[in-house]
Amino acid sequence: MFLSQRPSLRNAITAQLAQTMALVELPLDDLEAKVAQELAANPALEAGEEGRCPQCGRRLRRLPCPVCAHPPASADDPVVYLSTRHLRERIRSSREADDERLEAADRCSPDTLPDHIMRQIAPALDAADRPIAVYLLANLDERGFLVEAPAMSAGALQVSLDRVEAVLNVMRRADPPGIGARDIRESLLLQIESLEEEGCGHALARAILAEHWDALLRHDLPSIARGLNVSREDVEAALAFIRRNLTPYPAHVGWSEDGNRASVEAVVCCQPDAAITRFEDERGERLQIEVFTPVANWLCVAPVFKAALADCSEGDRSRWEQHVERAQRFVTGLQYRNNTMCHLLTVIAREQRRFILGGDLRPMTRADLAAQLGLHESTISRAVAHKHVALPNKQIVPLAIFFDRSLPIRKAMKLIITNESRPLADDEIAVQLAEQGHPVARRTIAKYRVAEGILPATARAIVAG
DNA sequence: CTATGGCACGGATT
DNA sequence: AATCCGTGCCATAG
Repeated sequence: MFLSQRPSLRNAITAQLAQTMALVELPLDDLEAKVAQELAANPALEAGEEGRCPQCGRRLRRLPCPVCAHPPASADDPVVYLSTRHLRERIRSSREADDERLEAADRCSPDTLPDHIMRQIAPALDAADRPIAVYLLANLDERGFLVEAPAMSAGALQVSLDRVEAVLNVMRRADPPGIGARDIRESLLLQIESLEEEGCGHALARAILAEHWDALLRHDLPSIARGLNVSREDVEAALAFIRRNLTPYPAHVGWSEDGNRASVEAVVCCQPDAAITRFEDERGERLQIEVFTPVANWLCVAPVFKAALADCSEGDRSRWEQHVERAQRFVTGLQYRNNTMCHLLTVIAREQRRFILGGDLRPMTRADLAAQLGLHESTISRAVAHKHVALPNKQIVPLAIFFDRSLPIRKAMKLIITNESRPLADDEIAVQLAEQGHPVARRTIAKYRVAEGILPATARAIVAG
């Protein structure tokens, strides 16, 4: 009908749609790269000078400051605004400050980590090799990883690479395991090897770390299962083993279980795409949402370029028009993306207020949200995918957890199992969960149990006895 | 016989 | 249209 009779218009619309959807799907890191790339490639696109909101000092260009210009509609609504990454960096630095505090707390113990290790390995080393160990230990970063390549250290010390590596190997066998690795993968491998020596290794987990690290980072469990020719559940069990027994920060072994697990998740997570913070005002405790964006607020089609279009040579015209059109599409797409993210987070914050402030998660479905926002559910999917949000408690969680109805059930299940007086069979757990308002099939309990790395009831009986 | 794990189906998600 | 996840059914181990 109308559109099919206007192929050029239809093409333009589908192109805009494709562009928009592609941008909605992008997490901040990729989006920034994309914006930079687009700016470099398209002369019609312009990133203007930045200014500041006269009231709150937020960085802006031509748009009014969203905080000051659009106060939330009702008391329950969170304050939402777009921002560049300056707050994001603030969050990161405050997290690092916390890390440092924890590390400092660790240091209050009589031993520092280097001392602790040196004491263990000194007897095993030639006197001539001890300075090498001291040098290497001094070059560990806060996670316990080597900051420079062994070859560099060898150069700095004026000794052979072989000797450095020999010392390194001794060091890596010391406690805590995983110290002196080059990266997280290597560290986890060292840790699992040390567990193997104690006879409680996990062959599959080791194979996953050794051969399928990149798939693991992508959370691509099926390809891991295929590659190693095992069932998906085996892979999940192996991951549960890794989460339980290994830490990406070997230098921080003194941490609580919670801290460790958060760290493992944090490694897999990237930087947040948005942050939710809490604050007080006269209307009580409020939530404030900050959606991070690249230069969107001051990205536009260059006015000069548009003006030049009027009197350019015929030869250049169509090429220039394409530039302008492409720039326009990009700007619109970016605005749409940011708008969608803001709306999405507004609703999430309203619905999940409890959880965000530390309470229970109330699982919602993407379809629900799509209806509330008047968007297509696939748009919600894209907006949620690959994105992470920083919560007031400084944890960075994937947006997807707000839609994961299994989370509260798993939590309840763990509670039941830790409080059980005798090992409960999956069936009995299912009954109890149902009583608590979580109707779940027995088979599902079994799956969650495996995923959490919890042994079957029969095995728990043996361990307990 | 009971508890658990494998496989496959159907609805939800991407 | 492809993929993921919860569930039911069945085989198996204890």
